[in-house]
Amino acid sequence: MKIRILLVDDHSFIRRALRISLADETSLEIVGEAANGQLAIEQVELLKPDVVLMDIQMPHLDGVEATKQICDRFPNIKVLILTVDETEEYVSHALKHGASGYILKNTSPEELSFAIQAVYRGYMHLDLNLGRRVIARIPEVSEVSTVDFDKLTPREQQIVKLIATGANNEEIASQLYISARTVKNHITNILSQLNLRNRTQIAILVTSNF
Amino acid sequence: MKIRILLVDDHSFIRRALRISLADETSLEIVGEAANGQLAIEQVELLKPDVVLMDIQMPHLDGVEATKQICDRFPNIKVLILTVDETEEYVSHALKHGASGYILKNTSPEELSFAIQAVYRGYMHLDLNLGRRVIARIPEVSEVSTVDFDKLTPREQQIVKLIATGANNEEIASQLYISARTVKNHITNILSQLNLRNRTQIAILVTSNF
DNA sequence: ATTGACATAGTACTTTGGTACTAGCCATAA
DNA sequence: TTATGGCTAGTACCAAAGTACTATGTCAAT
Repeated sequence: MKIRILLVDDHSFIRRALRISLADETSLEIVGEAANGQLAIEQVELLKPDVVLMDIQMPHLDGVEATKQICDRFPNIKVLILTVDETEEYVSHALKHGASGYILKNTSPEELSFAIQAVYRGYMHLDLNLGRRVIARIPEVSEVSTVDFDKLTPREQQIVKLIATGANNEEIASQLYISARTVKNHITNILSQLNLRNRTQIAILVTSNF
Repeated sequence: MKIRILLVDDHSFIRRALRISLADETSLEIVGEAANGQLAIEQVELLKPDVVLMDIQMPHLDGVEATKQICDRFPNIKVLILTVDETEEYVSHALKHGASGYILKNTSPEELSFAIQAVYRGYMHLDLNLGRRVIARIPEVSEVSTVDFDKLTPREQQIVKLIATGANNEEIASQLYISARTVKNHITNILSQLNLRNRTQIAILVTSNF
């Protein structure tokens, strides 16, 4: 069973180059192409590919937004970002929106094929240096906060995390399938245990110490 | 040329299981084992493996610290973390210290071999769900915070900062020598300009992007 | 001189958040 | 078995936050 690929790039010569690069790979098959995000979504609906090779900079609908829509609607279709853009912001942005991997356009055909295999198998696959720069942006956990928070019960910790997303009691309640009353009870307990006075202080504590 | 592997885990039966799992893989070869971080470093010096399969929880010297020392001293040796622990903190921590990938112990032999190939080839390779949770910890940058906040008037920015200290309206009012009503007015304006719904979200935005 | 942005403060109102209790359910440990 | 801790949910109440207006004074720019 071949891995079915959709190529998305606004430059036709790049699509052609990719076709040629991947022509020798017997394990995969290019089933379609699209020249922008909007067309990519249409092709995805039509073809249900296994993997989408996605450029970022495109007219009409950019790669990040297209990725988001594809991943939201077809969670088992993997998107592999293929671009020249190396800034960490773009990378983490694309990954947050559902991309499974991110590789550079100067990658060899063999490595490209390998990357496709990796995301198809359900892994996150990144260029190592790029990946390290992305990871470097993750704030460190401080022992102070960890110690504070692990006094709390698992449920309380869960609520703390949701408070730190900016959710109100109703939203927390519906996400946890409990009533808003219960959420309030938990929050009262959390506040007294952490010696805080309101949810904003909880959010600050969580956010600033991650 | 086979990929030369060093196994590091404090449980000998896990090392044995890994040996058996990987026995059929002709592309790689297990050249050594170590039962803790300290021994792992010694073995690395001695054997110069291509890839180290590293457990996290170990006596004497844990996997993260061992990873750090190995990667610092031998930058071309890849470390693939193999563990049951799924918390994002551990993952990002290990990756920051030089690990190239992170997979779970319930991975099949075939997938394990694939992961080894991936890190050997110089990619970052993560379990997808785990990777997404790690990526989710990356704070969103500039476009949101910096640009957003300087749309606000100086007074509004001042109030935003005070909200981010956890102060309530009365406290803000008394610190600025204005009435709590005025504070409320400002906050209403701030919220609508930033498209947020409550002060907690303001605090989160400020704190996470200071 | 007038416009416009900003800061101030008010009334009146609604919504959300938080406290203080009681109480039932469930699992697990003593 | 009885405790115990954790999760649930309720009532009742009060405090804080937030909205939607109106209105005034200041100051800088036109």
